[in-house]
Amino acid sequence: MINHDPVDKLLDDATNGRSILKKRDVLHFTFIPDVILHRDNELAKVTQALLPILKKSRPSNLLVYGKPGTGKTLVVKTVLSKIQKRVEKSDFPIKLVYTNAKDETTLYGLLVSFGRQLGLKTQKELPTTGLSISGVFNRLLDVIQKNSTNAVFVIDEIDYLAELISKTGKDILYNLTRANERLKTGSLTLIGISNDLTFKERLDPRVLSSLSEEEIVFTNYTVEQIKEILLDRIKTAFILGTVDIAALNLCAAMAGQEHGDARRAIDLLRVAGELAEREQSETVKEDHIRRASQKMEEDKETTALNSYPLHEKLLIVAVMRAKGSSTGEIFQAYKGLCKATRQREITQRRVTQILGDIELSGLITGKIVHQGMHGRTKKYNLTVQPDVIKKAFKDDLVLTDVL
DNA sequence: CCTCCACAGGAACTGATGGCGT
DNA sequence: ACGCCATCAGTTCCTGTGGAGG
Repeated sequence: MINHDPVDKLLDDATNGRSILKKRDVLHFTFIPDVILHRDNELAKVTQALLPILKKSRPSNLLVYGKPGTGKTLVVKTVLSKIQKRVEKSDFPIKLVYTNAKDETTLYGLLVSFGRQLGLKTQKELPTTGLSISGVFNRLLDVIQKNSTNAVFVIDEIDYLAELISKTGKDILYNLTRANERLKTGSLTLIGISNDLTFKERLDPRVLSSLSEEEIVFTNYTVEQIKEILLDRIKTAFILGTVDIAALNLCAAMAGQEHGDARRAIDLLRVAGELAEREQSETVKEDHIRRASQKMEEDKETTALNSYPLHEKLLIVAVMRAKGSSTGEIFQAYKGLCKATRQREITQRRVTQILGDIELSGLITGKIVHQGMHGRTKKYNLTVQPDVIKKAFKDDLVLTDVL
């Protein structure tokens, strides 16, 4: 007897293993494969630079460049963990410490994150607040010295660090790069990873000179290479023959368009795979890739919108209301919204600042216009559909009546 | 050619928060 | 109990500016 109940049908399909995906964790870029394709050159260089660790001496600090999705982090992590295994039993243990500067909002947070990974677990040993930055720094050095570890600090997206430093503690990063001079036992190696090849200009030259003792640039993947990488993952992630060649080509092409972003390609494939699976499609088709791309874009927008604080949201609504208008007009619209929602309004100065921040995220675009004796303004426009905004904000209780 | 608009955007500061060390 | 330290959102005060209109 055939079961027509939709719920039962879904449950049946789910349990009957009618799945085209067999190992989905392979479809995350951060999944570390046995072999990293097309990165032999870089693997060799990174290994070369870190070789002194095996010889019990301190390697040079290292700076790694490359666009997003070129496998920088993957390569560095792979090499380091291999080295770590080698020296595991020797009396020169390596402590691998990884942080992403983008995830930390302050320099303080970054240092604390280092400390946590070095084994300063409890609040007592390393409080999350209250200490001066140099205080935290000294504690870090103390642990390294006490355990005489060879610490390797990996700072991903180090370009964001330049921002964090500018506010406080300019000297700390400098001290970090020269920490070895203060350490009697143990050592400290810094590895910086950056997407931005021009970020150097924003960093203290003293820091730079010691950080970039060695530099390695990752080249972009070609579309052809991306295709091979995808193929390699498809082999383990999907059931044989469930991904159309056309879909594969499109996926590689879309990711290659930018600068050969393998991460995007793999994400795209994963989302498309999940989409196809949910629709009970036999194969992943070109159309799935296209829709996956669109879906990812929308999801990104929605999460970005929801993560904004109230006044930012109000301003986005104001921009939506007063399409293509100047800061002054947006400010007026915003004041109206504040009245309607009974919120205290903030100054125009702050509004310019927030608008600038939102612009940076890409949700709105601004363009400076000179209107002669009518002064200078910035005119803002939405880059997303108003529907997307309405949908994203509909759960916000304060905003319900102004939408 | 000069004026003067309507802001942009930098700098320095404030007040609150949260937790340190003594 | 007290001063100190870092951080964040926001404020106050400020100088700078391209070109339409006189």
